[in-house]
Amino acid sequence: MSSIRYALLSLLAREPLSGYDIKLQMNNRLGPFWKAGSNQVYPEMAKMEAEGLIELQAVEQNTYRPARKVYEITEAGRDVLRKWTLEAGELEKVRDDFLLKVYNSWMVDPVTMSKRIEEIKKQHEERLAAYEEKIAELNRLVDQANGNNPLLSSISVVEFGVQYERLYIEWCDQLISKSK
Amino acid sequence: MSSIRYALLSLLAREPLSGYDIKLQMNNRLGPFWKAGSNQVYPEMAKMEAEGLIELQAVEQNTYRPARKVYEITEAGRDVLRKWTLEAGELEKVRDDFLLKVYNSWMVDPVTMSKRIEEIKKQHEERLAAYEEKIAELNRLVDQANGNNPLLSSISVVEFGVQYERLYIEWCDQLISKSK
DNA sequence: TCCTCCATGTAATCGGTTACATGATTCG
DNA sequence: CGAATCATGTAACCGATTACATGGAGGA
Repeated sequence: MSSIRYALLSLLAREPLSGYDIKLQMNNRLGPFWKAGSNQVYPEMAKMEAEGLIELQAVEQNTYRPARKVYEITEAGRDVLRKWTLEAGELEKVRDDFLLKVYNSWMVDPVTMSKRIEEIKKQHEERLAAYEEKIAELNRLVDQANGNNPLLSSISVVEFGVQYERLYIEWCDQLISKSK
Repeated sequence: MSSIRYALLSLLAREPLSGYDIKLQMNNRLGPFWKAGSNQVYPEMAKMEAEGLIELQAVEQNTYRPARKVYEITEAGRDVLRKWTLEAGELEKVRDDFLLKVYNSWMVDPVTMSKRIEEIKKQHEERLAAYEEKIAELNRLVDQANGNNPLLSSISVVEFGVQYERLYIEWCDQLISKSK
């Protein structure tokens, strides 16, 4: 079930990266989909190297600072990733604390609850804007250099994000209008 | 962050329940939203009883078998739950392994990938049907006994589920038509 | 006969989060 | 002058999942 391993491999399948790069890409780029701390990234990469799924491509030494170790995926790593990608898996549960709060909305003051819903809605609107910008950026990159591009897969995922945020915002609106 | 506590309290705020009842309601009724194993439920309920958030309402002894201990929420428990319900919280991340698999779809055989998407779609269609049935059932119950009903809150949550599943199914269709 | 249901609970393990540690550089 | 950035890593903790344990009733 250790899905963090596959997240790391998914990024490395596109370009060689250091552990630090991966952490950044997860926490900014692939933002609200996955996150990983250094504690997970570095030990997992060490394990994967030992198993031959990735290998050191270059070491950039900058006098002071710890050496920047750039890894690339091996053919064995690609095989493992491809196999996992096509594997069947259990459906995920939704698990959003705010849903549980709405489940309890019958027992709290409706006016205060409405304000909370408005706040949540605003946060999702921000995330929606970020996703839409991301898609525009990806589309620009795809146009100039086409082919069987990994970027098309990225767009599909971010598009899910866009649709999810739109749904969430609509649902918030429904909740607010119900409480009036 | 211990959200399991609030999940248990949310159920107990509606009716007195035993640990076993809660486990069942989580894994069937509140199905794909939250899950909990006995290891979490029983120790957490012991803690909450010690803190005065819930208290023993009845003990049903059935000669053999461990005694069925039914708990009810206290006024202190309701306060804690109301406070949490109106608290601000961080936005949840989405985290669905299948999204990561789609992110990798550029590197696998498109025909096989399409088959996998169809399978996932089917699973979401099943979940959608279950949600719709659940809503119909809840609506029947609401009609006969109205008021400021907790059931209305339940409906809102399940409605989120319905809309989420519809979105997922649509997105799968888009993926399939893109790969053609 | 064997499996599932009821009903409580414990133990081992695993994955993730937060915080800590180092240390020079660059930006406000 | 203090904060953030780069870049590696470790340690402590917490929540969740899986499996184990008991044991009789009732159905396939």
